[in-house]
Amino acid sequence: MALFEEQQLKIYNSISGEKEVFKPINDSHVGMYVCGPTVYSNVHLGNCRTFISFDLVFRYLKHLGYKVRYVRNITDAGHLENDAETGEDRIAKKARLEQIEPMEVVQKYTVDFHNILEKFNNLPPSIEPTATGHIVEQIEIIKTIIDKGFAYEANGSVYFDVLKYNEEKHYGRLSGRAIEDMIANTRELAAQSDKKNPQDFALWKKAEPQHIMRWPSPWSDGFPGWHLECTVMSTKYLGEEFDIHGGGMDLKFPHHECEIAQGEAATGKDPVRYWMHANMLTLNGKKMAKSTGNNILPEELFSGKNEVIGKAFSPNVARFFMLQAHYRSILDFSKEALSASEKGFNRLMEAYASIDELPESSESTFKLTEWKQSCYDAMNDDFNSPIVIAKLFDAVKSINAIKEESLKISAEDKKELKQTLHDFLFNILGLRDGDTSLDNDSDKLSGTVDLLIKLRAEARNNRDFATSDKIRDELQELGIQLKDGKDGTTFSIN
RNA sequence: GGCAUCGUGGCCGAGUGGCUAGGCAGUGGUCUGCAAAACCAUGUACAGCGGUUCGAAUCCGCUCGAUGCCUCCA
Repeated sequence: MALFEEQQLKIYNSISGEKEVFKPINDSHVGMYVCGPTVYSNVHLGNCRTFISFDLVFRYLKHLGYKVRYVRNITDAGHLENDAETGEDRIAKKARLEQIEPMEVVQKYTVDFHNILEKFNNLPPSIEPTATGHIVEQIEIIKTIIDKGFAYEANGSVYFDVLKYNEEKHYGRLSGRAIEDMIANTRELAAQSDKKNPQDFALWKKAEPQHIMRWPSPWSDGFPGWHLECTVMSTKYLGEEFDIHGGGMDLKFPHHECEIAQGEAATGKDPVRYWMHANMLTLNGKKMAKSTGNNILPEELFSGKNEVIGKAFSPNVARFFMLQAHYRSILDFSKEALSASEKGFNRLMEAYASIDELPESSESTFKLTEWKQSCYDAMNDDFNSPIVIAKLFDAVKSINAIKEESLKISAEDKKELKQTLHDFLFNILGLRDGDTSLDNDSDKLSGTVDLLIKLRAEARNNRDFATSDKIRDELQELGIQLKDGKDGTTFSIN
């Protein structure tokens, strides 16, 4: 019996605004599509949060025993910087600035993206398709949409006819908008446009002469519209109807709205069962965004070389920090908040590491089953990682109580406690055990410190406190803290 | 301007119509040669003003404030 048969997962569906019981279309298989990045510059931390959020979803679904096909695209076709007809595409712009080929830009930042996500311990998706690898499919779907009467050609470009679509369906139902409002709020002077209506969006754009990334099509040498790639790639790998579609909150409108419209226009089917939107990471109370410069790069956080945070935090701690907030809440990044998480995280890991040494009793007074289910309940409630973490801290308290022998645990339960903590910490939350930042010299360093600890112990035995305190205090100044416990002295490096 | 979300104790951050979230910090204690670390204990908070209710921080209305989307964006 698979775990998902006994654990009832609920997912907040953006389109209904409610938590709904999750039931996949195909029984034990789940199809999940998440909008990936446009690879024209380094991923920033805000981008990472979204992918960490969906990594949590992916991991939990897998843990429950579902066979998950997780598709996340790479947008490597240049899209225009703005809605103007003559704008430069951002990949081409970057290529010009760095004096390299557009595809070199794409390659460079795709590699960066993978490296960073790997540091955050994100699992790779099952399929990671690229927009430029699906130009043919995009052209085909445009033909279909034109044939069905929901798109028109104008001057070599093809646009989706939003008003026509809205006659039958509700354009704006995901983001809670009414077409009338959109029309009423249209900004003046939409420039010289080939669109019939300002709400229409491009399926195919004719390339300006200087536009480098271009492909032949029945309408012009050009490039596909931004929204189209996701419709094409999700449909191709997950089917015309699939279970989960995720992405950042900022993609809800217009991107996801357009995906629904395109999908329905092309296939007549509503493509997505559960829409999930991960909320923004803010910095100084403002959304992190490449375009505004209000952002911090992961490497700058890991190294501490940045002005906003100013202290180095490992990817592990950053991930833990993010998981301490719910994925649908805005989270603000600050040194104080990160430091608090770091301490808590270390405490959690130390408790986990001490489980093997716990005294065993013939029976348990620790209510393992109850506690374990409370962890699942939290995850089942729309992936509530902050509650899960609170439950894990409850376990820390119990572990300490067992250590003090005010609580008892059987050998069998002890094994299961460890397994459960392992599952939640590492498999589901995707944290890493141990300090991953240890470098090659760590053995030499720890050997050296152990020697000093030994010398200090000897001095203390001789009641030579001047020497022992000198060792302790000077190590402290170097950032090495000695911790005296019952069973001797250990140390940590700050 | 339109649409939407949010406003929780010193800080971060969950949650619910009446039952201790959790973390960090603080305070008290245990331990220690003294400390630190560790461990234990401890905090009646929910923007403001009205209303619904036996009872609301949780539901409704208004006000104020913040943020997001309305153009590319995770």
